[in-house]
Amino acid sequence: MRSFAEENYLKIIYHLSLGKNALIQTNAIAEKIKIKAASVTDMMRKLSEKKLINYQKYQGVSLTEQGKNIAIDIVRKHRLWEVFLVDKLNFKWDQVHDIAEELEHISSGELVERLDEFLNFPTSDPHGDPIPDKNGKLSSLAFIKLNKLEKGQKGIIMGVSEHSSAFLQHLERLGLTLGKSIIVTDIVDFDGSLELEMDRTKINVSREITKNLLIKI
Amino acid sequence: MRSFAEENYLKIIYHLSLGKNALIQTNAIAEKIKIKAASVTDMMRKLSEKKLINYQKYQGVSLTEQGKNIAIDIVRKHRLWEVFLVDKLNFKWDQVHDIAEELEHISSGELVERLDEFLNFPTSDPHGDPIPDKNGKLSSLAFIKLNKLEKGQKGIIMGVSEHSSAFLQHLERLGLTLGKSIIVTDIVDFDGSLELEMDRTKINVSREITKNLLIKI
DNA sequence: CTTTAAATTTAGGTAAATCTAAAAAAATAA
DNA sequence: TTATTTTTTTAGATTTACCTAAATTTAAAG
Ligand SMILES: [Mn+2]
Ligand SMILES: [Mn+2]
Ligand SMILES: [Mn+2]
Ligand SMILES: [Mn+2]
Repeated sequence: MRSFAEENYLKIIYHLSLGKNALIQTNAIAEKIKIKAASVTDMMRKLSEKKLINYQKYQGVSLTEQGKNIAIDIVRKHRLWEVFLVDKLNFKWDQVHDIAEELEHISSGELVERLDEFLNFPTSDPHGDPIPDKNGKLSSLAFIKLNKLEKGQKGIIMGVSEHSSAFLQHLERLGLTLGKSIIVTDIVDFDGSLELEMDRTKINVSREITKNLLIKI
Repeated sequence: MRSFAEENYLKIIYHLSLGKNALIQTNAIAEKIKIKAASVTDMMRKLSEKKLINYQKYQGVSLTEQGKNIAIDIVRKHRLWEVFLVDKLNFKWDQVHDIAEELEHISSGELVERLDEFLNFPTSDPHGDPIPDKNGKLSSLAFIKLNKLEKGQKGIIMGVSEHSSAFLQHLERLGLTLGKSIIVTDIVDFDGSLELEMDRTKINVSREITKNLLIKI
């Protein structure tokens, strides 16, 4: 049996690993799950004994094949439940993350597969994140972050890389929701903010926002 | 925050309290959740401090108003999730209990209410058990157990009072499913079994079964 | 009423997951 | 290359939810 705690650690390590292929550091994990570094070290020893991560003192960790499979399975469940909450129960996209944090630990594999079918095999969640299929494959859509766009470039908002309710509600207020088309009309050197044209009006968005909005060009 | 363990204890005490109005004994709880009596005593002290149960050493326990409200809320969630699993995800009635045991602990109140609406405010679960409404009211349908029927009486199967997969699958094989009409054609003194007429054929059912089948006359 | 049996509680322990404070190792700066 | 800072680990505690074995209380028999 895997505990919620173990599953959460594996998922965090998985998320921190995406993109970079360096080892994940104790402090990075500690910060992400708001737990003290000493506690993280304890859990690393434990996950290492279970052969779910590769760990050598002071060197950081990486997921083993088995650990990665578990992590992907948790991510799959998290995102499928988010789709369920938004599509079937009419939650807003900014309300579902915390509930999915609990639902992702429901263990039945049969349940996940039936849920997937019930939702018609969705490929992305309400925040634009890809949903791994039942074999763990995920279509790496590889969107680009808004702050990488140049002046004059057009794009469509496809997702977010930060899931806090505060951030999502802020996007909502600005009208920056999934599927919206935008054009970068200016880049403000002073603070790194962008001027966007959207729905024929211009708005200014902070650098903090541009770093967390995923765009398809 | 309430732990899963606390919620499970409250639910068990609630179930054991139904019908009788005596205090619930330590051993009864221990047996039901397959835990040692000494551990139950520990938890009783804790729940008592939290004012969720009335407890005096050696005397057994009862739920306080607050404890009862929590218990009913858990039962409500359990049964709503079972409806979801059967009606929406096409699980069989004998497959849903264990999954609901996990789902009942998902904390969001908003989720429960939306689920209730999504399911169209069902009043009973797949096993015929009543679902408390959001104020904790439950239509006490008060069905009678099959072993209380007399020779010649007719009835309709409305529910079960035992939820194990083994029992439910056995019922399925015998054709004893919710909604079926039966007539008690004979009572066998020797072993307490009944002879039933159902779908124009006669079958014999053991006393063990008759004690766990709920009937509307 | 005693004696015996059953139920319950206490005492003392374990494993998981966390914490704080202190020690050790690695990385960075002077 | 030595000193300083940062990162990580160890040591020692705590809380929760269990356990076993022994003591105590209550209930049942004789
Ligand atoms: Mn989420
Ligand atoms: Mn998401
Ligand atoms: Mn059930
Ligand atoms: Mn049920």
